[in-house]
Amino acid sequence: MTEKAPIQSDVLKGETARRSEAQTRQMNEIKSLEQRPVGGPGPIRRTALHDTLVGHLRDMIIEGNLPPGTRLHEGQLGEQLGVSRTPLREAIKYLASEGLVELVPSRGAVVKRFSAKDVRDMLTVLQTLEELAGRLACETATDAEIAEVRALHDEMVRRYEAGDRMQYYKLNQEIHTAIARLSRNAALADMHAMLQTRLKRIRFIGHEGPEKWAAAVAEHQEMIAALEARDEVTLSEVLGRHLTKAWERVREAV
Amino acid sequence: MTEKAPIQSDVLKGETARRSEAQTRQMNEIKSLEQRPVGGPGPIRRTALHDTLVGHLRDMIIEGNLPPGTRLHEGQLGEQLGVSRTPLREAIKYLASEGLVELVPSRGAVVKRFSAKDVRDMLTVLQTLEELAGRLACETATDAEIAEVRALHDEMVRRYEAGDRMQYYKLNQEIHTAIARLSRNAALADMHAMLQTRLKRIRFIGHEGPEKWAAAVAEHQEMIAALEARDEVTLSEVLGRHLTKAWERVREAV
DNA sequence: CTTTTGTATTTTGTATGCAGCATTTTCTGT
DNA sequence: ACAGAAAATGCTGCATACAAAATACAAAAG
Repeated sequence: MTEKAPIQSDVLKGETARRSEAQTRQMNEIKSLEQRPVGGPGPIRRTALHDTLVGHLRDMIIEGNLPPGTRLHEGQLGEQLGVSRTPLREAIKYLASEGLVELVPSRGAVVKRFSAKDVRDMLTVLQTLEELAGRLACETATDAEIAEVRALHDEMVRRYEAGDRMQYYKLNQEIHTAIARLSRNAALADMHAMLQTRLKRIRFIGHEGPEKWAAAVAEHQEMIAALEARDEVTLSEVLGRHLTKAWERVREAV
Repeated sequence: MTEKAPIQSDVLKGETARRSEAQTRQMNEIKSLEQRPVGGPGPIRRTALHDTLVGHLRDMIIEGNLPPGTRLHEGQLGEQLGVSRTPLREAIKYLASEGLVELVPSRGAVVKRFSAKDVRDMLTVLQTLEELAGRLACETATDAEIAEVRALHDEMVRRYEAGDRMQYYKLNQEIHTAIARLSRNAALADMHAMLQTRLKRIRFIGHEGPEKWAAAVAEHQEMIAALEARDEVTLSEVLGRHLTKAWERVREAV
């Protein structure tokens, strides 16, 4: 996250001379940022610029660098990121389909603004999806996969005890994403990811008090227990309850 | 649908002379096709080219003009549609986010191929969403809105009796979309629309026998009755059953 | 005959230029 | 001083031009 700052900050100088060279250099900067240290299987396919741009813009929106209602200025943004308008526009169109920005004819794109009702509606759908995911996961997940989620959970608890809110949030999201994945239903995982992305911005803001935070952790404790017991009824119920509570936790923040 | 044919067919001539003039003319052709005869409220905002292109490509994929696995050739497609590569690429990126095409780095985009399991998974999620939508719709829909759905339903039955499969399908989809909309949950409607779009291609193919078709109509009869009675339990159950059956109807076609 | 390597062509990816529209600023008449 | 019109500015939308990558093809080596 923080690595992106320099890219955004070093600019707005009107210096345009020797454009192509300077831009190419900056582009490489961006690319290098995204080179994952994956030692995993498969070829080390270098991330395409399109994906990188989409990721950057997404992060900027989620983190609040681009608040809701902000007009995405193509020229300015392109200069900041060191790319020309063309790939930038393509990334924006992609995000528009994802629902993060809105396209206004002849007036470009603006960061979508979500009302409290929108958030509540999204959480309602997310709840339904997670209930389904929980049921399916209990049936289809392997023991190894469940163990991985357990590991995430334990790490999350450690972060909670350390008071590391940021990492806690990250792991929290990862756990929910993992459960969606465990359902072995790609469409479900897709829809879940999309909603989660739209909600990230909100959750990112929602700072809960200590007691609510503790409650959330307790719910996660129940979740992982139900998953390990492959108790689909309980898991589904807990996941549903967890999101009902989530709404109560963020409602005043929205 | 058929209006698009001429645009696609009149081409592949290497004629490039006086490009800008010719292309402008063709662009206007496309735009004029999409001018809806809406007498609805609000200004008659002319459809932007981006939306038009997205719609065209979507249709071409759904209707099978661009079968799964087809590589979207930018130069060729652009010439066919009478637009340059730039807006075309933007439309493709949009569709990629929608899940209709897949982006392969340095190799363009290909029409996504759905396995039988993919279809089944999508129907599973759609089922869950429609069950939710049914419950919400019973609570929040106005009588007038329900009457509109009833009108769609009656029209659909007429098309069924007339044996007009194409219009039947269209109205069928519209009814399901309408129910999703009646939930007054934008996120739900969004996710529903996205899944429905991905599935359109499949349903478009699935040619059921007369008896299965009759069964589907009977289920719709139940649906509309439950909606008018605002019987959310029954409506949810029928919608769920309807999609379980839908899978049985298309499973061998996939 | 197969495989490999070098070259040519095609296709994608990115940058730039130009035209139209929206908004804002300035000018003019009262 | 103020309302309205007209010009000017800035931005988006589309097309084109250019660069890099991939594919196809051909020739040469094994």
